[in-house]
Amino acid sequence: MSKKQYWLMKSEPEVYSIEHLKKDKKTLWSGVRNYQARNFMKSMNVDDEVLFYHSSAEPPGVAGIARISKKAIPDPSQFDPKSEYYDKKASKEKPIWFCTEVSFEKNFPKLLSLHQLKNEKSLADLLLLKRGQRLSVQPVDEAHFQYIQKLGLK
DNA sequence: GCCAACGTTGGC
DNA sequence: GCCAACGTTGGC
Repeated sequence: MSKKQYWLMKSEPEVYSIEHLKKDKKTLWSGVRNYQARNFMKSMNVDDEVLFYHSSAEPPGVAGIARISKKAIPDPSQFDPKSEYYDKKASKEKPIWFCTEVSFEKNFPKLLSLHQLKNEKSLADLLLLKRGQRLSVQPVDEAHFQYIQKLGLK
């Protein structure tokens, strides 16, 4: 049994918001086409917890909490020529891209904005606020996760 | 294997 | 819409 891990996953609410996830209850996190993000997804375990982040939003920020409900499987969209995520270098025998299943846990009563996060001294070394702002899937320290969750549920 | 050119993400 | 940051591609 591996230790529980914490993550932050970004989605553009125009495309897929936490409200969509709430309605769907769970979703396959397909379409990630960045090797670092993929590697993080491959190391996720069931019950890992996720900060659901709204990017390119007004304002951007953490919208709620989700949970990993299925370990990474080959991302079906890489095999679909009609998909915008189609990758002709991938095959069923040698898939390149992977995705986990993510389930809705809760939304924050009010979006915890990026601006608010930046104002928190104890979050100064949160990956989101430093390098890799562009990384769509990233690890979060347990302490940071708990702190952000507490802020979000206020 | 280097690195310039190019593409993408995402905050502002 | 701009542009900084950074990932990827491809010529050499």
